[in-house]
Amino acid sequence: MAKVGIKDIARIANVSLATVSRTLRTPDLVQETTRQRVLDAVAASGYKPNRMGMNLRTQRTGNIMAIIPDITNPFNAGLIRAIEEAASNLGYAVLLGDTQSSPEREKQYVDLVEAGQADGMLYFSGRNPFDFDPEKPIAEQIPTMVNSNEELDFDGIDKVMLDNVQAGRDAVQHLLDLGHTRIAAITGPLNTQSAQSRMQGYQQALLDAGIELDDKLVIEGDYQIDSGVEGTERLLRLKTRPTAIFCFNDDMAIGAINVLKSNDYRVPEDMSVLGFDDILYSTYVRPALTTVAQPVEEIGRICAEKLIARLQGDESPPEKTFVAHKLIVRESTGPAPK
Amino acid sequence: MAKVGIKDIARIANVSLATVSRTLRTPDLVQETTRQRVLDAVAASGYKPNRMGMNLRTQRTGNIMAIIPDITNPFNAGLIRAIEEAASNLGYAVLLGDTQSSPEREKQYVDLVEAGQADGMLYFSGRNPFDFDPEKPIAEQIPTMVNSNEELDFDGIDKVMLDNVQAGRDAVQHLLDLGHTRIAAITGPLNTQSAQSRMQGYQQALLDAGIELDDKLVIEGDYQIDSGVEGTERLLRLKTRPTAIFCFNDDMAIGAINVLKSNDYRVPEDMSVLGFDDILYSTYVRPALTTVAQPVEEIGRICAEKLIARLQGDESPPEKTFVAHKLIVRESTGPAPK
DNA sequence: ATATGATCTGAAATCGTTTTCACAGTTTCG
DNA sequence: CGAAACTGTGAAAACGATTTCAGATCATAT
Repeated sequence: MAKVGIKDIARIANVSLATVSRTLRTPDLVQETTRQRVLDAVAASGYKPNRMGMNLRTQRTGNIMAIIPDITNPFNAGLIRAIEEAASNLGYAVLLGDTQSSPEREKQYVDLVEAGQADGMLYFSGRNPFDFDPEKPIAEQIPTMVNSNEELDFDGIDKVMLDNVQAGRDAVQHLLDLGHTRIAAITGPLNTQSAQSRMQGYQQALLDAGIELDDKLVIEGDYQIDSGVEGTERLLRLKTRPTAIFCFNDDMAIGAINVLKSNDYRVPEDMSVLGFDDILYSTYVRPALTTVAQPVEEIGRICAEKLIARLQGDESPPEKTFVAHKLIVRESTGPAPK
Repeated sequence: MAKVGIKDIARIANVSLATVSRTLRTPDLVQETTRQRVLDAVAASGYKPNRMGMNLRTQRTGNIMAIIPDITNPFNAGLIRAIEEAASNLGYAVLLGDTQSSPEREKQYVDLVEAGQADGMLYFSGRNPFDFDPEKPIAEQIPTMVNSNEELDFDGIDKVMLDNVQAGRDAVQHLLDLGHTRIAAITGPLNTQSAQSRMQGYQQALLDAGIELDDKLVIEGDYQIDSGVEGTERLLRLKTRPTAIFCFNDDMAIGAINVLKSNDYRVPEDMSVLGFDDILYSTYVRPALTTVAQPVEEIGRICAEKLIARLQGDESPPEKTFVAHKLIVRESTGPAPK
């Protein structure tokens, strides 16, 4: 492409570089007639200010980095869509850091932000990629960021979180209300805060109902469909089986239902299945999934807007925003069998 | 963050800026002892070269832009994942341009590339966002790009495409082989090249089998689950109903199966349903979806690798790469009912 | 001993903008 | 009427790196 730069415009419009820049950035500062001359030249030549020069001079890129474990997970995809929507409205573009949960990739993308390839980042992992000095103020040692989904173990940054303990309780309570007493859980990775919290809620609800905890009913999954499949197969081999399975996300619940049907179980008559996230497909699976909905659009929007507000000078103290979950009862849960 | 720049390193290591830069970029050019001194200073201070300065000087950003209609579509999400994987391996980061099929947003992201915010782009839409002079060589008028999914109506750029006509034929032929003669289609938007081509394949297969085309059996969808739902409802209201539905993507097929089950149709005994894409969920839907698989990983990888090769100086003539589709027969299709 | 070449390094130019500073001309106001 | 304030503009500095060019040093060949 034949590149036309600010110099060319200046020459054509017979003004200085400064005036061209001002016409584009702060039109008020330049006289009507001059401005028009510049604008004509810009229009005629199709000039677009070069972002690299602009970025360097202004010390901002207009990019935000979203660091996320796996974009093929529909929940994450929804998140990214909401983020990109909000960012786009505010004039920012989204750099995608899909890490496949690899700590190295997480670090690599954080490095990129620290090198100034993006102005700030949204961090959807619980692993701390920094080694900062806890004595000194954190804000001066790390890039501007918002943390969500998995909670980092330090304060001083904005966070957007779900009350996973309560969500876990609510899910299990729904099953208890239906008369279930042997309730299994297929969890997320237990080294994550979200899975731990949901687990905690699961245990609290059972204990409150006077039900003894049973290790065998808890199976660690990894949020992939396959681990829902394997977990359910293991549960079906137990001597005393559960009557309900609480899966820590919808994908695993879909895997669970699949196995159950293959083994001629009716859902929910013979076994109830409860999911988490409320992804689009949970409505279209048969039976439609009872699930704990996360407000994915809201989470994505708040994350992006909060980060960008910070980038634009918001200096209010970092805050932890809670978003509300909601139990959506559909067809995959029902009364406990006799 | 207390920023440490190349100047600081130079001062600490007692060398010039040039030597610091050389140590990092072309270590061979600097003497072992000096190099070590610089590296020590870098390690001690945690220096990361600033990308904005670097980008401006080298006239490259290390970003590629992926312009795609909707990241929440699982096929697109898979594509993006493959792209980001390949790009990351080659030292590039992915800027995500989710356009929600809006021409304005497409243009906006293309503008960003033209302004140098990314080095090149992957363009998964069929709408031409440029107005170039067809007389002059195209390569000089548009950014480096690879086009896929929907084909642009001009040559001179790399393309990665599926043979959608043949894929449509193969899908319909499978249904014909099962004895179906009244075969409906729920298409994608008919102003897209992919939907048109699949449609063409659909028609050819029917005509070759001596079956008359019936307008009422063709319903235009938009690749969303809901349009599969609505389309199927319309088909069920017909006086003479089809015995099979060819949906132009899996999401619509999932919607179709849903409606059919709600209306007490058995799939495939009463009605066969055929999808397109082979998304992850097509295995887990009941009945599991017969579908035309696109090699999504391969498409994403090829697109990214081709683009980056171009950016790194590959000057071979632009080429159109075809990738192979494959009919995957699962449970949602069966012999035509009597 | 001198020319030639190879190796290493630093000073300065450069990438394309934005922004500061200075200045000239004009208006406002006491 | 003169000082002060304001308006509009351009020259030059700045952002933070890479790279060109030239010079210094040292080894090698003649």
